[in-house]
Amino acid sequence: MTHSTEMNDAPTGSTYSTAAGASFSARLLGWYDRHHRDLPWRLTPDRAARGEMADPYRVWLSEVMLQQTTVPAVKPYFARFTEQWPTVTALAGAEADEIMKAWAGLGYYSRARNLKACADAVALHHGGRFPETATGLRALPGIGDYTAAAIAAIAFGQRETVVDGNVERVMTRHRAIAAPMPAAKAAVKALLGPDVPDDRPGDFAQAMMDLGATICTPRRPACVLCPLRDDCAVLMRGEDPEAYPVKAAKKAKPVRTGAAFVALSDDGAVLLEKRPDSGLLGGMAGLPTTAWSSRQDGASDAGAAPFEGDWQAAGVVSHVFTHFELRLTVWRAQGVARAAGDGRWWSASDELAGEALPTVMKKALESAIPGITKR
DNA sequence: GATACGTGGCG
DNA sequence: TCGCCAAGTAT
Repeated sequence: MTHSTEMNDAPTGSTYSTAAGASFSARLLGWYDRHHRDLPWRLTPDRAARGEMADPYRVWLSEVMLQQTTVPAVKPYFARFTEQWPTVTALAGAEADEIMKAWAGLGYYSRARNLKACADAVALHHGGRFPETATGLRALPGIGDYTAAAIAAIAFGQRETVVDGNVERVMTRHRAIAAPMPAAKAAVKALLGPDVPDDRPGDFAQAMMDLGATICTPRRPACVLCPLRDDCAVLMRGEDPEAYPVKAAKKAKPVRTGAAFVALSDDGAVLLEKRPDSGLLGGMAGLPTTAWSSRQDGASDAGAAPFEGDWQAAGVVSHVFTHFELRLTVWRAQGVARAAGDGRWWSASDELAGEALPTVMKKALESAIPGITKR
């Protein structure tokens, strides 16, 4: 008999228990009812008790922001976005440029571009309402398998199996799945599917994620507090939970170098440019730079500046991206005449904080003129 | 399936 | 200090 069949036979109902012998979903939901996190995109407990569903717009926005991003990092962005754009229709009415500015600093900027594209699609092709099925959601920009399932379950009560990094960790430990990720993802989904309850699929998904985030953590999991410990395979085997999930070894990060140029006008404005819409930092604002290659030496790149000038080396900035490390030599020229070019503009010192500047660009600016991005 | 794609926090 | 990690998606 398989583990999942065994648990599938256990009762699921309105009485959730953490007692030994209760079903997987009953123990999980019982724990969730007591220990769930209160998060801004979730229904308050009193509204949830009345059977209300969460706002699909807020669920969608939070799910996209939370892709590869921590809850503490997301919270202030979520607050600003929902204040500025309370509905998907409002977001669809915004300029892409304003959305990129509001997203600046959160990373993975294709999410912001797809956010706008998705809002437009919902407003124009779906009457301002999100599709209610995972299949319908999956067809929208920036919504993949995980996000489609999560929105369908949480906002529309669909019985979808939601598998994210938390669920992978909980399941590979609970079932001692030794196959390496991401190949084991299919097994995780297949093993979890039968345990998803008909009546609370959204809570079930959020319970798995909360458990992974607060109990079944990557390091030092709090197994003694876990509602699923009694039949956890790695614990029963006496293995170390931290050994799961198994992942392939990571490749070393290459180092790339380049130069960035801070041109200052007499009145303290800085020359910025819009980066191409695709690729690294796509669609964001930035300083003029050289290409970032493994061969170039930013320290001898003053000649590659956007124009002739008295360029002075101002510092070196190091920044780690997902797949390479960047060492950027920053050059500064003062008293530059305000001549704009295609795709470039002068940003006054009191406008700089509101530009769509990625963190690496703010770092470069700060190295040339400390405090300039905070004025 | 492999790779591109950000950032900040933590042990 | 430094590697790992966080509610993935697109190509």
